[in-house]
Amino acid sequence: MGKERVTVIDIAHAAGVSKSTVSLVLQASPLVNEATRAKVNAVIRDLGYVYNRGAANLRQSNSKSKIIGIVVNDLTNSFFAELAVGVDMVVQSAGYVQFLANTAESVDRQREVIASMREHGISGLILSPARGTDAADLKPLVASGIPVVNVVRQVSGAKVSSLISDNHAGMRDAVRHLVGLGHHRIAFLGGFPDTAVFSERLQGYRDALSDMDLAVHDELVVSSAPSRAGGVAAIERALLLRERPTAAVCFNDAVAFGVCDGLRAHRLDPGEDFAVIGFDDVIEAQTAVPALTTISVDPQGMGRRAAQLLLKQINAGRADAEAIVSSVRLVVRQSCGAAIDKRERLSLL
Amino acid sequence: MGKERVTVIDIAHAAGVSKSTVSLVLQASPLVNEATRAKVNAVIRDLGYVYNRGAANLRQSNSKSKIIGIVVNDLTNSFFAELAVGVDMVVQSAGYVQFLANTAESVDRQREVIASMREHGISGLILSPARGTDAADLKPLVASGIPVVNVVRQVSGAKVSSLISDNHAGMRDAVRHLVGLGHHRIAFLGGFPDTAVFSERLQGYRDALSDMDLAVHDELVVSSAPSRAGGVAAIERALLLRERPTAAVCFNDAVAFGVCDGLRAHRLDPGEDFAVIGFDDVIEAQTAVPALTTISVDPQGMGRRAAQLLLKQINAGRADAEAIVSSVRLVVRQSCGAAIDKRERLSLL
DNA sequence: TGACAAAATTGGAACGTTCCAATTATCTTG
DNA sequence: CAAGATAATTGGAACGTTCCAATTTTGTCA
Repeated sequence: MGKERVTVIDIAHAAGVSKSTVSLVLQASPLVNEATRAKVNAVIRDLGYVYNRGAANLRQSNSKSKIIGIVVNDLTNSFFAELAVGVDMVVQSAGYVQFLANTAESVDRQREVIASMREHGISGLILSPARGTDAADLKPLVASGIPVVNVVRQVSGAKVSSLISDNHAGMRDAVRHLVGLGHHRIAFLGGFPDTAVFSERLQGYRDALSDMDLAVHDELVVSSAPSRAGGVAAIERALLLRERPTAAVCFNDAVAFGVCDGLRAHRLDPGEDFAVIGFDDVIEAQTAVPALTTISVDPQGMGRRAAQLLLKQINAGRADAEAIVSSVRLVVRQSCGAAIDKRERLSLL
Repeated sequence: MGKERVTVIDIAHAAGVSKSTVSLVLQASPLVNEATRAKVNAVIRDLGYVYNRGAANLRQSNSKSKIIGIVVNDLTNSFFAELAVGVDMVVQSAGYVQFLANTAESVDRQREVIASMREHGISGLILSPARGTDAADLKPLVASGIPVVNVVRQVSGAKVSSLISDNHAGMRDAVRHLVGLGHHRIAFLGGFPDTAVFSERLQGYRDALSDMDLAVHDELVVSSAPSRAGGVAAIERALLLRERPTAAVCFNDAVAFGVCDGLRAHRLDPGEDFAVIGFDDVIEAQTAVPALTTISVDPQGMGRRAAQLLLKQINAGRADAEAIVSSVRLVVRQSCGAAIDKRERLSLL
């Protein structure tokens, strides 16, 4: 049944008007008479017509395709799933539909999916770039006038907008809180040093220490993979230092969980014997034991904002690069422990 | 710069051949001479040509759009994020790209996004239907010959393929395990009774009890929203019974977590004083305290299988409804406790 | 080399829409 | 009611590709 599809011409025929009029009705033009509009709409419903955006798009400007692309580096990370939901909310209600692709940190895969999306005529792209993404990878996109908004990570040298969380301020607040609790040997654990996010967070750590008139010891900065296993490795190394840290800020929550694991392996109780602060506030942070003190970044809100920024650029027809930093806030839970002087009083006196 | 785009005609011109030949090269036809192919490909690279699938699609059959749709009811649930990743893996490597949309359980939203996807010419759809989805909602899809694969949930009466997990067997195994530990008053907690998933799991619960020659008490079946809050409410009601249960199988992991919360509110220790088993094996299940005993369903694998099934139907050009049930397995952790007779021995003797 | 087959290439129509310029219908108003 | 203004409608070209049938080129062999 219904093998060959219904076109605007079929509608025109059935409604006794021209295809041009039907087209006008389709785009809700004020030029068409109310009665005609009603009749045409009725026929459209009756015949089960479905609009062919491909055909429309062929005639119109590329930027009216009503498709945006979103590519993330790790959708299994709930941070990005939330981000995607935020994006989806605003693009859906703007009548857009989103291509979503996962790169799993592979730049090759990323190149492929971006190429594929271009072929399909996306009118904009939201990208959380895979590690190692080069500015040249984005060059053709911006050259052809497709707005791009980078989220979470930046790619240096690319003339595109970006929306990243305030890594510097977040880490600074975390360190300040620990100092306020009485810690002065605070480690910075985890993360790959060759990323912009790492540099920003590290700088926040350093600045906070300086502000509080504490020395910055490079030995206390231990990089590792930004994963649970990486966290275990990092705390192992930190505990080998002749003068041990009493607290740590971690590159992200996954590292923080690993650090807790590593501490327990050394018969140390995270939150009691050692203070730990993470970054991201993933869902598990609040249910873990001890509940993780961390920096919350509201991924869904970031997704919404990224989408709004992108739509703004699409509608403006031109995309002047704009860099937005999204504010973050410290969420205090159990893993950072109570003030250290209480414990010192107990154990030393 | 580069405002107007490069078309197949520009390529033809530059390479000194006709547009037909370029088209042949584009689709890797064996009809074209090697030397010509090489020359054309070189020009394509030089001019930075990007294939316009919209235009191609206009001429070709609808089912060659290389776009599939995937719509889920809750992407913030990591189960669905994993599922989407599984789908993405196989469609990506088949040269497809996926529209992903989140309905947040709204059938209106679902209707909108499916309509939108149709307009864009998807060649197939993977759908985890929102609650209350009617077979009529899918009718136009299948009428126009677009293959649909339902995942996780079925919609009765719809002539589409489905891939669901073995709810009956999963719940049966859970109950058997609890009976094996010595429980005989086992509650079934959470879930909306008007869903197929609920019926299947409940039936598994009932059949297991019958098989083990235990009575089925309807009072022990307490439905609720399939959420953490719902779980709290359900266990509250169950604890009011004159003859309390000593264990519970839960509709899903979220409910199970709520049940644990509720137990603690009553000074009962989940895993010690009361056995709890969930369903789904979400990521948090292994890190929670106590770690949740649950039924594992491998969402990523389901995503892969669903995508394979869909691609098969797209390529076959016809979609005879196929119902696949994906096997599940019990993962024993702490929340179901040790065998009850040990505890009884301690407390009673 | 002539005749035929096979290989390679080609122009034009078609896909379903939008847009423009042009036409026709309807309304105002003196 | 004529005539100008405005409202409503319309045919045809265009978008970038694929497909078909036809044509040209190249190869084979007696």
